[in-house]
Amino acid sequence: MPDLLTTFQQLKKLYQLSVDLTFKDMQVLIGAAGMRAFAPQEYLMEEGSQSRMVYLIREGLIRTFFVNDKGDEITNSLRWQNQVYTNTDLVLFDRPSRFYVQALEPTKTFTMDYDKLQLIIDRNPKFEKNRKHILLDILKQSLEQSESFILLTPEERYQRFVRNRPDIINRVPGKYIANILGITPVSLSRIRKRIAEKEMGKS
Amino acid sequence: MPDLLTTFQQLKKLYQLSVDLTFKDMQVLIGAAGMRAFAPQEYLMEEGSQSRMVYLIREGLIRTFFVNDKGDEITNSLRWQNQVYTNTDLVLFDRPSRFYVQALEPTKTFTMDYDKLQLIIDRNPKFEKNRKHILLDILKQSLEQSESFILLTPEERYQRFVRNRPDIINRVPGKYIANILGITPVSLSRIRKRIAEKEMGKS
DNA sequence: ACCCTAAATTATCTTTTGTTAATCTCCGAA
DNA sequence: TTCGGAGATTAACAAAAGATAATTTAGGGT
Repeated sequence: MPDLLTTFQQLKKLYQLSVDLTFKDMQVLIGAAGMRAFAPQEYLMEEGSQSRMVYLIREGLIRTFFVNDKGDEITNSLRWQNQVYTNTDLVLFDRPSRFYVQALEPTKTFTMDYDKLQLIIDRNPKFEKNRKHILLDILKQSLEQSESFILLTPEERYQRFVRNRPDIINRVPGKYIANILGITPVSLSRIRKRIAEKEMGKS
Repeated sequence: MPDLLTTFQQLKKLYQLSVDLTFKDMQVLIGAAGMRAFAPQEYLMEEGSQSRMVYLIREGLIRTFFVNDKGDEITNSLRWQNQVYTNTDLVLFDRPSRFYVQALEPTKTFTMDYDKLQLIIDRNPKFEKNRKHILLDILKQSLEQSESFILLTPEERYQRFVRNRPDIINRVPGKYIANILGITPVSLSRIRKRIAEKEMGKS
C-alpha cells in the first residue's frame, strides 16, 4: 500500500489545493478509486480509444504519442509521479483518442471513471473550488509549450527542458525528448555536442 | 448599435452554447457590459497590466505580442470577431500580463470586468453549463498549436494556417503570421515562393 | 497624383536542421 | 560471458532557415 498521506500532501502542493481540504476528504476519493499497475511498454490507452478513465500516476512514467503518415511514432508528452492523465480528446473534445499512451517504467496508478469523479466532486462542495486546477494546469503547460516554439530556438528549448526537468532527462530515451522539442534525434545529438563544446570553452 | 441578435446567434454557434440559453438571457449580460472602440494601432492592454477586463470583439481584429530580449516584437496570437480576449496571465495565473494587446483594425468590443462576469454567471444557472466553453476553446487552440509545431514543418504550418483562416490571411501583415508560425518574415516569403512554384508545376 | 514609409521580396552568406546510413555503446537475455 | 538489439553518436550531403542588407511593392495621407 502506498503512503497515502505523503501522496496527498504532494498533490495538495502541486495543484495548490485549498487548505481546508483534508486527508479525510481525499480518502473519499481514494476509496472510490481503483488501482492499476502497468509494466514497461504496456499500453494504458490506444489510438481510437473511447475510454473516459482518469489516471493519477502514483509512481512511474508514461508517454503519449501518435503515429504520423509515414508510420513513425511521435511522442508529444510525458507524465510522471503525481500527474494526471486522461483522454482529453474524448473528455474535452468528444472525439476518440488520437494518441497511444504507454508506460515507460513500472507504473502504478489510481484510476477512476471521469463521470464518476465528476459526481463525487459535485456532491462534495469542498472539492468544487479545486475543480479548475487540473484543467488550468494542462492549459498552462500547453501555453508554455506553444510559447517556447515561438520564442526559442531548438537549442534553447532543450536547455530549458534540462533546466526544468533535470530528474526526467535521464529516465527517458533522448529520441522521445527530441520529438517533444520538435526536432529529430540526430539533431538533438548535435545540440548536445554543441552545448558540451561551449561548456568546455568556458571552464 | 450592432445587430445584437445576430451576434448572439453567432456566439451560440461558435461556442456551442446550450439551446435553452435565450436572447433574453444574453441581454442580461449585455446590459451589464460596457462598450469600447479602438483605433488601429491603439492598445487594449500593455505589458505589466493588471487589468481584469474581458473583451468580446464585436468587430475588428487584434494581436497580442511580447517584446523579447533584443527588443523585437513577437506576435503570438490574433483574435477577431466574436472571439474573447482576456488577460489570462492575471486571470488564470495571477501574474501581470507579459503581453501587449493592440488593435490592427478599427475594433469594437463589449467589455466587462472578469469578477463581475463571474458574479452574473454565478447568479444565473443557465450560464453555468456554458462557463467552461470559452476556457476549453482557448485550451483547444493552444493544444492544436503545440501539436502543429511537433508534427509539421514550417511550410506545412503555413499551409494549414491558410486553409484554416483564409479570411484572416489578407487582413494581417505577413510578419505577424511569420511570428505565429515560429519563423522569420524572410523565411515566410521564401515559403510562399516555394509553394507558388509548386502550384505552377501542377497546372 | 505624388510622396513617404512600412512591408515584402530578393540576394548573399552562414548556420542549423533533415535525411540516410554507418558506427559505436551499452544493457539485458540467453 | 557472449550476443543481439535498441539507442546514441557521427559522417556526409541536401534542404531549409537565420541574419543582414539592398531592392521592390503597395498603401495611406496630404
